[in-house]
Amino acid sequence: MSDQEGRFREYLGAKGLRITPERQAVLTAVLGIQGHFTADQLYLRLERKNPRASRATVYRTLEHLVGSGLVDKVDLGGQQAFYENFYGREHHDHLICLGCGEIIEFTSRAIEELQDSVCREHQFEARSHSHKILGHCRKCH
Amino acid sequence: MSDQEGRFREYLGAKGLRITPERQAVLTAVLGIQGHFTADQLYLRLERKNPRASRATVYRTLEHLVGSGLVDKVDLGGQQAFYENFYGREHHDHLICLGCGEIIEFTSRAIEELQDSVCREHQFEARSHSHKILGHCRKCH
DNA sequence: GTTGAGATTGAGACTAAGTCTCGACTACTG
DNA sequence: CAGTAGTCGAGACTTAGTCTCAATCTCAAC
Ligand SMILES: [Mn+2]
Ligand SMILES: [Mn+2]
Ligand SMILES: [Zn+2]
Ligand SMILES: [Zn+2]
Repeated sequence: MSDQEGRFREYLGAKGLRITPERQAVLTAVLGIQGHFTADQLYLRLERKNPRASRATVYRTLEHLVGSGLVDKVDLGGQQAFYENFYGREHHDHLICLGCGEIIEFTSRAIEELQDSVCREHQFEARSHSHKILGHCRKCH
Repeated sequence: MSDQEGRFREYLGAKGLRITPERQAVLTAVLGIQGHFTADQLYLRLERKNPRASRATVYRTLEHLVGSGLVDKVDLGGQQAFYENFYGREHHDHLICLGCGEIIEFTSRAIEELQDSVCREHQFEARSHSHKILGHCRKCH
């Protein structure tokens, strides 16, 4: 049992939720994906596996995975929500190429600190943030 | 004729688009709104006026207003797009209260500069960005 | 092991926001 | 003032996700 599986079970247990084959299948599928993915891409992967999971279950399970901290839901614009494996990773933001769709991750301690001070100035208690920069990547100039 | 109206007419003219009563009605309604609004709120205002404008026309005209720089489309999360009057204003980002929905605007030259340097590092040509911070405002702690 | 309360599931109906279609209409140019 | 695009509105359609509910399953307590 992977660390992730342990963490997920713990999370479910603590909330009186059950460990089901569908939830395990979703977790396994998520762990096998690299990079950013949509709920639908995840569903498509699971569709032909056994055990499978319905679209409804995929959405429901993703919420639990986000709740347990294993997955991060990220707003990359467009109409669909994106998700990414978050286990062992740390917060970052994104550059999104309008040409080829490439997603580049960035972290900036300095920006995060300035954010904090903006919040302090406004006596605002930040819970989360989303910072994305749209433009063209090196290859797409 | 206001500056805004002049600017809009100029924009339309330059693109071979027509100045119609519906488009004028939308512009007038937009100018009468303060703060951030949704397409639907705008449509509701116009519904009972004369001339009115259909939902389709409201959406279509908003695009032209954004194109002309009179209106800014801002991503505040949630499912609907928000817009705001942008004439004579400058770029800013938003703090969004999860409690009461209040929207606080902020500007940070320092953050914008750090953004630029992040882009430079990745040889990324920024076109636009969206930076929002979710949390609780002073009144909602 | 059996059992029952309560959690979970999948199919498909539903919602919400916005886009698209197309026949009727209208602004502008010459 | 006529012809040609551009524009309009009604409503069908799309997309992403949520909700409903009857059937099924999990798990802790016997
Ligand atoms: Mn990422
Ligand atoms: Mn604003
Ligand atoms: Zn690119
Ligand atoms: Zn508040």
